[in-house]
Amino acid sequence: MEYADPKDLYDSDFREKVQEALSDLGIEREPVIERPKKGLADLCLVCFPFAKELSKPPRAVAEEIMERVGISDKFTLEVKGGYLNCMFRPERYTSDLASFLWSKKGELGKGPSNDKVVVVEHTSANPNGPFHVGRARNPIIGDTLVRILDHAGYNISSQYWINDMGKQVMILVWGIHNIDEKDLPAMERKKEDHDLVRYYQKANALMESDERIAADINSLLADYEMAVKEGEWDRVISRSGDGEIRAIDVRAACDRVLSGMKNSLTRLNISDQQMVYESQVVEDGSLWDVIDGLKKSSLYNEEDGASFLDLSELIEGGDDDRFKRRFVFTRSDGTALYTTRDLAYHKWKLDNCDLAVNVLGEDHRYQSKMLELALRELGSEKVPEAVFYSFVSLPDGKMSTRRGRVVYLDDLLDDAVEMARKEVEKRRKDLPEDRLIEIAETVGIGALRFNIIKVQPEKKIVFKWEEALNFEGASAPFVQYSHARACSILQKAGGDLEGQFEWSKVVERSEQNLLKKIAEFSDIVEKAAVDRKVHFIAVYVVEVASAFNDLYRDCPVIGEEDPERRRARLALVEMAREVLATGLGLLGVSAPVSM
RNA sequence: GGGCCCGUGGCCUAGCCAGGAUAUGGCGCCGGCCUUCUAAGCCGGAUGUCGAGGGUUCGAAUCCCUCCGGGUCCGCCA
Repeated sequence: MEYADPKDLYDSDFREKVQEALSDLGIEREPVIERPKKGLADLCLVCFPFAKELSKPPRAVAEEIMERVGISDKFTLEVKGGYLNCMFRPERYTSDLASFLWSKKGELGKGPSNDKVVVVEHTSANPNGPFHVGRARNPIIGDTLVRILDHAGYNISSQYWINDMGKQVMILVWGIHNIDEKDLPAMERKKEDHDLVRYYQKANALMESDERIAADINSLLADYEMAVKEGEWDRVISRSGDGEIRAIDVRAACDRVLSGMKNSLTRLNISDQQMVYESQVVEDGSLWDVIDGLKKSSLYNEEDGASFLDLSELIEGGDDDRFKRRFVFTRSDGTALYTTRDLAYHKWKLDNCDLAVNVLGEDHRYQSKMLELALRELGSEKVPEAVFYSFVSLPDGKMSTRRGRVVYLDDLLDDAVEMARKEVEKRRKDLPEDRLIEIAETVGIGALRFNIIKVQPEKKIVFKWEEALNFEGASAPFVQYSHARACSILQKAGGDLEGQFEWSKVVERSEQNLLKKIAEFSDIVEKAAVDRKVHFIAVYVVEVASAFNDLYRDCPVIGEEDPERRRARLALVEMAREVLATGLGLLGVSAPVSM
């Protein structure tokens, strides 16, 4: 049996009565009814718009409407300025709301499941070195979005599109096979990505100073593409350096770096993704289908043997022809480009889902637009939707793997955990070592994820250690701490939470505020999912934690003498605990039972 | 040259798409609260031309226009 949400019931009750009153007054206009933010009321009717047509001051209008709406058993009314405020009768609303929410226990915030298949592509970082903090924003946003969409009821999966056909990877492969380990700086960390990035950086430097190396790498790239196209993974594509390089070695180099990168992602609590290699669209031939398809477009054109779509009519911009708006999909020599393979990948992806969401850096905005237009030219009805984020920079500028000017994610993770450990040690002398480590990991990693996710992605972030490792205020540990407190109460109070509750005993301001806050959960999840705004959840869980802390301050549970009130309060704590744990879970942050 | 994104107390930030009441919260600062369920908490205080200017509106942080500052992109690179 599904109960209707009291929020909606009370809301529509007020709304209907207002509508009636308005039509009595001869007003047709749609009334503006909103939820005031600051607890001034549960709902309010904005009366300014009616003032003119009734030629009365807004306040008088509000009073007249109040008169006509009359007395209700659900709410009381009050006029303030030009507003008609509606306060739900707490003795009744609280009970209705509490029993409704309690019936949802175990799946608070969950949306009704639908069969919409959504694929979120995120991370997709080039496999050429360890994640730096800038790159880490992508998986954190992506994974959080996956968790939110899942909770909102979508059929969700995520993909990592591996660029194994680009120059970056060839530089890496060339480096591995041509550079002697003893010519490299010492490994900063015993981990595959940290090991191999040294070859990449060195190869890059060599390539910049030696044209022959650059040429080598280019021919490696061309030969690799040919081998993949023909499915000959054993084919030798280079004989320079230490013997020969086979096509399969390129894949192997990617996988080695990726194993290190994945390790970091796992530690960051990023859920596993389906790994899709760029070479797939070359090997299975779908790339050439896409090229043939594009050649049928009315925008198709050629220049010096290269094929492109002329998008100048479709993309906004000035008419300076130094800047051409072209989607080039084959070079003069007939080979394909990264963007073409990306297009083939998206064609495949979109054929297998209802909605594709890509998490991309803001530098991909233009490319994403072109991709969308090209997909439309291919006759695709669906186009991917993108969530863009701005970069994380250092106080003195951009991060760059190539130049080695970075804060590595692994270092940041270590520092976060180390610092969390110190904090735990300060407060808890009683804990055994393994529990200490567990909490430090949970708190440190949580703080990090939370700090990235709490601000809207469009804002650029200037990375500062002291802010990234913030353990108080609006942070993961703040929320985790409230959760631990709730767990502690539940554990110490014991007792059963079966059967009926005397919800009418829930009368304190803090209790009611917390309950109302809990009731917002499902709306927040839905809004975050539909608008793809992951930071809503972070903002919300802090509000819940804050409301819980007020309860903690005002309403002792264990010391409560009235057994029915104590039980109801305990149930309220249990609901808060669930929302905090679930909310943190949506952010990929674990909720410790003690800390 | 142009497109897109951002600009909110000393610092960071919510609200902006769907305009409404005294602009959200945090960091830092000042002053308080641990014989009562974990003080990673709580309470109080100081700090604001919501980048600037115009416009629309009864009402603008929010919508429109212009400008300024920062980011980012405009490749037969990936």
